[in-house]
Amino acid sequence: MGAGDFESRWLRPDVNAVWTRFLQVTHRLEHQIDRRLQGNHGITHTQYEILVRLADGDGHAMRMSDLADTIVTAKSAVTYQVNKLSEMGLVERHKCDSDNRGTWVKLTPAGLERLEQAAPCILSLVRELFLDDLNCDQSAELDKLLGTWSDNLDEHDRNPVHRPDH
Amino acid sequence: MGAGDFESRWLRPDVNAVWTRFLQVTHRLEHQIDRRLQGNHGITHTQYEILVRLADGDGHAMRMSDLADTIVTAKSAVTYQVNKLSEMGLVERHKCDSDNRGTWVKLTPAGLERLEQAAPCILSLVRELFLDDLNCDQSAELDKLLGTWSDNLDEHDRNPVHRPDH
DNA sequence: ATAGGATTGTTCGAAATTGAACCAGCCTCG
DNA sequence: CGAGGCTGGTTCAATTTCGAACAATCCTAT
Repeated sequence: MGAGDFESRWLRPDVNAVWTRFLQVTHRLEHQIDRRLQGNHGITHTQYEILVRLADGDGHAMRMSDLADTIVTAKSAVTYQVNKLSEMGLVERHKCDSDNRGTWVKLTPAGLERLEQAAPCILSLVRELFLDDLNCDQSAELDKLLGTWSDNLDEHDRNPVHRPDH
Repeated sequence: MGAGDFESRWLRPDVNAVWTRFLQVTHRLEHQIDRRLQGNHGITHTQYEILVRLADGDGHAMRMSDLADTIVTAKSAVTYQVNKLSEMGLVERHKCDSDNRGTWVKLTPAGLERLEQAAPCILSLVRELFLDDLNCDQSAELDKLLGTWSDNLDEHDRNPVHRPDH
């Protein structure tokens, strides 16, 4: 194969290493969080995320779709998890006045309490594993990187390019 | 709450934003890859990862456990996926001579071919979304970050600290 | 030797996630 | 209007993942 082939068809070894490690790190991170969350607080990471987003929302409430968007999962998965959280009494559904199809999900007091119990545990983990070693420059750099990635993803979502390359 | 509470119990808003965005970006990235891979090449991202790791391994083969480690999933999940890949004819199992419990998984010619078909598609995606915008400094920085995170995770795996904080 | 402990891989059931199909309610444009 | 298309949420079957339990094998220390 020509010199250019390597560049265009495969990643340079060092770059490839970065990508590989990125995948591993994210998976391990996810795994750790999940394990600690389930072990100590009886909720999944997704469930925790839902609680966090709700607490963040106006009046501790949020619409299903928006929830699905911020969490980045299928809508059906949100329905499923909101059902579970609702059975646990951590969350309530409310009809939406302005749109009769819509439903609000709202944190219950119990839900807020549970979140406040779990948050320190997992935030300290996030700090230990992910954030503590960042100095200001690195933090800014990471922020910028995430920004670019995010933009790229937006861009890419916008035009559904499906160029089947074979 | 005192001034210190905020620091210790919650994340600073900007830091929190970084963490949130990190989660979103990784999920969206994963999702994009999966969609393209399934749409154009009929394999999952995990399956693709398995093929990649095998191709990388000595003699295009690898042990189940090592596979599970590099992919970062439960061993049972690897068993499941290797079964599928085996049914598709992309992979073969071989007895391990040096260890009678072990099994090698080996890429078949068809498996290698499939990988070579899929790789350009997904690598170009990875480049577009993830790597192209990195200059040298950023790339080095990211590499360093990943290194620290990886080390932190190692450390954390080593001592199974379960300090239930309530 | 050999007993005890660790490791390898599979199996099994439970839980989670997905996409497609679907029903309502909304909205726009003829 | 009101017919079509779009959006919000749920349901459903299929796929995937996980963890715990298990059997077989290896390894180490006495």
